[in-house]
Amino acid sequence: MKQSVLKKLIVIVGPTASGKSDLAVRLAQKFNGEVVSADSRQVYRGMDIGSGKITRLEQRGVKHHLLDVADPKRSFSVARYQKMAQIAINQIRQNGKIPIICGGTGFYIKSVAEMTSIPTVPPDPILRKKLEKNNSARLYKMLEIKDKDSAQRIGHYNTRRLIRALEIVLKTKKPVPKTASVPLPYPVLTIGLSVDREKLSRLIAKRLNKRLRRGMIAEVKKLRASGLSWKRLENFGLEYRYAALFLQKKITLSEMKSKIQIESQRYAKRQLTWFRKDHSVKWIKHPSEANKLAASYLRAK
RNA sequence: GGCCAGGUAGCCAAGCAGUAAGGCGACAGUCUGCAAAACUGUUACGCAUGGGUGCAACUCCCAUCCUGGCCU
Repeated sequence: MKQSVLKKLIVIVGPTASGKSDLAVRLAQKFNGEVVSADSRQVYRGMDIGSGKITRLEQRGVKHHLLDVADPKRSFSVARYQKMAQIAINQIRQNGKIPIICGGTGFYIKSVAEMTSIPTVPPDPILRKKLEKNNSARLYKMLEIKDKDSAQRIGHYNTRRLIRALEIVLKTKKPVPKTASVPLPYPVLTIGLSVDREKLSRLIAKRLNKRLRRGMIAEVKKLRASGLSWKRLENFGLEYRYAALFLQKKITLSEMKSKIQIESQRYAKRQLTWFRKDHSVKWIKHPSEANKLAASYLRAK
């Protein structure tokens, strides 16, 4: 009981290209921490340049968890992320260090910083295949009969979510559980890096050129050669989606670049929508402001 | 200078007499095992400008301006 009060957790959020990784390393160095990545693409082995995975050199000796922990051929999910992250956090604490979660995947962060309770129904590919044969109107009706609240929450057209809800309802014979998440029993410091959109789009453009120089296209080619389908690559989105389309000659190089640029900006916007909802986030304009936030948070009982 | 085509939202674009499709982008948002994914909402009291004909014009007529093409 006493111990849980003293538990600390720092979370760093922000839109893509805002400089989160670098800030995480700096805080980790200064406050004896280790980084837990929260990025749904950087978990995959072989997806380095396109996902902006931090390099060994950039890690500057700070230990990073949850990078390269999954095979891109197989599906990964929040549920697995949640488990692995919790294990990593405990490990870090046992070593007497401060865990610093850093990443752009809001859903993943929420799963550990708010202990989202994920229904224990594992995905059933066969059931999903069957359900996919129905159009969204039909799926909606099917769900509405068994769980009206969920149907209304999800809406008429989001087939992916309708299918997951149906999966839960059909397996448990009950509606999707009501309570979604509970806050952790100790305070968490969440720092948000804010960058204005003009600057962000310049950073994204610059970063894309750098990635191309570093061999982003070759990386995607290699992933394809290792057995990933085009469809799978396209589903990863952004650099992987448009590089895959380019390699298939469905779009030109310049179309690829402008698509990645625009889609990244939209992605950043969606991330901000997600993070804005969390009113506990302490937004900062410059990374240097993080030091005193962290210092006073770590000092508090 | 002459002839032809065209000027509709930030961009592309349909409508061509009955009261402004669609796409892109932008903005706002949703989120309980694919989350860089999937999904939702909003975005032209006005159709280059000025006249005219009509019950009614972005739609027809005239003039002007602008853009593109062809000719001299």
